[in-house]
Amino acid sequence: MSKGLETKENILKSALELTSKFGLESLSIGGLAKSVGMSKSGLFSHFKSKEALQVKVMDYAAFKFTSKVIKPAIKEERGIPRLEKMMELWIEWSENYMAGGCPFVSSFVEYDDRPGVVRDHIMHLQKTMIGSFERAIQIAIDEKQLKTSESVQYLAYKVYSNMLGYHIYSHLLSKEQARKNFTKQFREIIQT
Amino acid sequence: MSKGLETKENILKSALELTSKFGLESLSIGGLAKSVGMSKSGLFSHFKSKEALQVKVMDYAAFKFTSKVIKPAIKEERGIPRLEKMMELWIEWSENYMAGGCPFVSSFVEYDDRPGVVRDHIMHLQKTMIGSFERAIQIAIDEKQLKTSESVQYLAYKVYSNMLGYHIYSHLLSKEQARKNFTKQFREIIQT
DNA sequence: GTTAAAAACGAACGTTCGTGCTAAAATATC
DNA sequence: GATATTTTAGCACGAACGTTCGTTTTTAAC
Repeated sequence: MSKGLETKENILKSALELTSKFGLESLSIGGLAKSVGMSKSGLFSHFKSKEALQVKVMDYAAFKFTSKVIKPAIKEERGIPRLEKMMELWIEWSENYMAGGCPFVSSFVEYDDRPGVVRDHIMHLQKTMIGSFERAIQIAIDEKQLKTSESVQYLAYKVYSNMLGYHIYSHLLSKEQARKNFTKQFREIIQT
Repeated sequence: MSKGLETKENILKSALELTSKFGLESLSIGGLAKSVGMSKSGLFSHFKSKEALQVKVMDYAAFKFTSKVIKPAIKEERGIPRLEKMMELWIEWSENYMAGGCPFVSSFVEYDDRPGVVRDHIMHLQKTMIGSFERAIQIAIDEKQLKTSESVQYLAYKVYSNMLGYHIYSHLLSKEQARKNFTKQFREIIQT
């Protein structure tokens, strides 16, 4: 790998950490440069604008999410086991790996009312993410492991809002309490 | 009412709108001053710092939430009817009144990793809000309208994560679809 | 080892940020 | 209507913002 790509990866790694903690908008070129130990202009030249940087950061987040949550889960047996693994890994991702909470949630909330390239990209990634859940749920239905008459999109909504609840509660109360609630509701969703 | 309080109210009204759309952090003194039609320093002198302004804005949001959602709901019959009214008004509040989404959700996500007065205040308000739901749910249990063995805190978690799901989905898909999902899940929560 | 390309730097740009002042204008009190 | 108080404006500050520039250093290719 060339030097350029290497530092670019380094930058994005730091940028994602900062984004997780403080949000995509407060990500400043100067601050980011300081945190990776290089000059503002040197960093800037890798991306040609702040918008481009933000888009790249979200892409990096999506890449990490796929490799840490989606891909490993697919190794699991089709249906409920895979779905369960996905939930487990998602919690792990947002609990251990993303110190400041899921960057998709925070960036979405931040940008849902700011038209532009960044918002469009975030929305697209979010939809892709929900699509992954829907696909896993559909498989569980096909495999007759989910004896429900509900639509896939509604089940995905329940799964996803449960995640959101966990996300907020884990910062509001204790992580343990949030996790208990999350697991309990997930059980209910797949058992009805 | 004195002139001072009047303009202060005016400022907070504008500030809450901006916060709902763009988040509590992007609320700038200069921008806010322009939007209410007064000078930066003139506005600034009403609050002694930006932090104080942010706190006041959230207080104003809480005040509005109480008067638009909580108080009217209490006029409804105790138990499920009151809880239902609360949900209905909450949706209305975040759909019609708060153009850019619920300011509690966005500000919480924005500040959950930034220690300081603002975060503490947001957390406190958020807990108060959940407390209101829990109280309404407790009443429904006391009135034997909820034949569930679940704890109040867990039921509130379900109600609240359902709201979060609605919040995200209404910006991601259509408001109608989001609302359908929300209503359906709420029915399930109060019927099991 | 020389050379061409890529990467990083330092300085400066025009803006905007939050925050102090002081003075003028508007309001309230008597 | 005069006086005291509150409210607003104007101006300036240092810092940080994203961005551009020309230059120097580092890397890659031959």
